[in-house]
Amino acid sequence: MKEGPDISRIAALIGDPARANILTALMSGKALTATELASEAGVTVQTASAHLSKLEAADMIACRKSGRHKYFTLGGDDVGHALEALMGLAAGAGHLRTRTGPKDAALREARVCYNHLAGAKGIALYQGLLARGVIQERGDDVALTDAGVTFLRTFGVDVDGLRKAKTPLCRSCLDWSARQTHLAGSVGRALLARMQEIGWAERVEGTRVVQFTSKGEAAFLDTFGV
Amino acid sequence: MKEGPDISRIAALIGDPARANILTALMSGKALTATELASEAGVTVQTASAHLSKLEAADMIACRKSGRHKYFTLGGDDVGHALEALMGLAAGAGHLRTRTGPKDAALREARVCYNHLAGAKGIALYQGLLARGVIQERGDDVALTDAGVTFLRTFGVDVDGLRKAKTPLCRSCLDWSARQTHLAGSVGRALLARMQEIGWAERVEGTRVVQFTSKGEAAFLDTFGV
DNA sequence: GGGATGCTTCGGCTACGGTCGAAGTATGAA
DNA sequence: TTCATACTTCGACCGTAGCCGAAGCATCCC
Repeated sequence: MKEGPDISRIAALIGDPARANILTALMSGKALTATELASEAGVTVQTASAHLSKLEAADMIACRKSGRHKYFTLGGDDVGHALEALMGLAAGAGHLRTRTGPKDAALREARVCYNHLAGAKGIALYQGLLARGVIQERGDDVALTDAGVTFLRTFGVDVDGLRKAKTPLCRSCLDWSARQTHLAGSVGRALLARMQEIGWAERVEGTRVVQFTSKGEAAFLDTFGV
Repeated sequence: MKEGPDISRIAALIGDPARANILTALMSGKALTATELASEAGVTVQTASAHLSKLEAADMIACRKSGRHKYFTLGGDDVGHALEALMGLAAGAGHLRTRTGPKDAALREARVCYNHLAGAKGIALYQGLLARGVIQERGDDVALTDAGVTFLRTFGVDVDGLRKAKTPLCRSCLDWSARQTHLAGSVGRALLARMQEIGWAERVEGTRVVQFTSKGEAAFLDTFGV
């Protein structure tokens, strides 16, 4: 009967509205304190505290103490990946939030998904990398090619440094807004970081939106456009 | 604040142990009935029924009526994708159910399903009838064409006799070994009966296996092959 | 037709888990 | 030291949702 991992425990954790709000807030990739998360979730701090300890016990979030503050982040890439997959389902089922603010369009265009680029730009990036032979799809997985390594080096990504970490270099991630694939993994993260570093784009404070500069937009098209 | 789709509803659905078991069982790709799923989930049929209607309302599963049975499958690839992501979170390597239909090769090849032909032969028959314009798919249903009536008459089926009965002439039936459609209804029954009558095939006593003769095999291919 | 099987609906019971107020602990600032 | 802030623990309340027995349809078999 009980074969395979018990998904109900994990899903039940995400299933509570307050916890779902907490996790969604953490999808921005930013580290947030318990009080900030409580306000995001719309509950009191005591309630949030209970939720946070449950999430932490399940390794869905990680925490770091700094003075009297406690900063929370998502537990890992796989957590972000699962959350995006669920968002894809929820969006398909029409369970969109009733309030679709002006941020919504910007979110669809470009946003961070945990730590890498998502939205229309994320998909364009993925397809550009594919077309240029930087990455290659292998079944459900995606891998960096030899040519891709040199490409990344000239773009300014420390590939050898990434290799030392145990996290996978490339990983595909399903986009909830467009239902297409974009690039996750340490390479995905490094690419976004590099784009911010060279001034192509910057994060909009307090949201998941990534705003490209006009120069960055052009350069992006030039470097990754199909 | 509240960005993106509401994942908590979907996650809460998966979060119930009974429903999680149901979904895990359906991950095999096999279509299962409500009672089978109830036993998989470890609850009574009434409880399972309630769960199934909730899952269906959320488009997480799809259902198909076939006689007095109701076959359920996963709602789509994205559902499977999300479940896999959750399994990855829950325990790293998830051992999926891999029950693949009847073990007996003969059963998979050709067997009776209530009263009509199922298995590989049943599927081939259905597709042959479709290709020859004998039957026509109409949404989820299937109907006998005018050309089909004459075809059946020359094959030796008493179509007018069948029409007198109140049971529907054609009905599609989901194959449990191959997860494809074959033909049920009174025409499906009559076709199998006729094949036995003219010596193409015979039932193996005490089992559901249908054994084709070598002549019957050739004639079947000739008459219904694509 | 009668009987059996598969599924659904209804009603009521129960328990689990989310919620908050209040009090308790830790860290930093004055 | 004393106060202020950030977070946790405790206890109690309460609503929701899962559960099953019984009865009601629908379908098929003989």
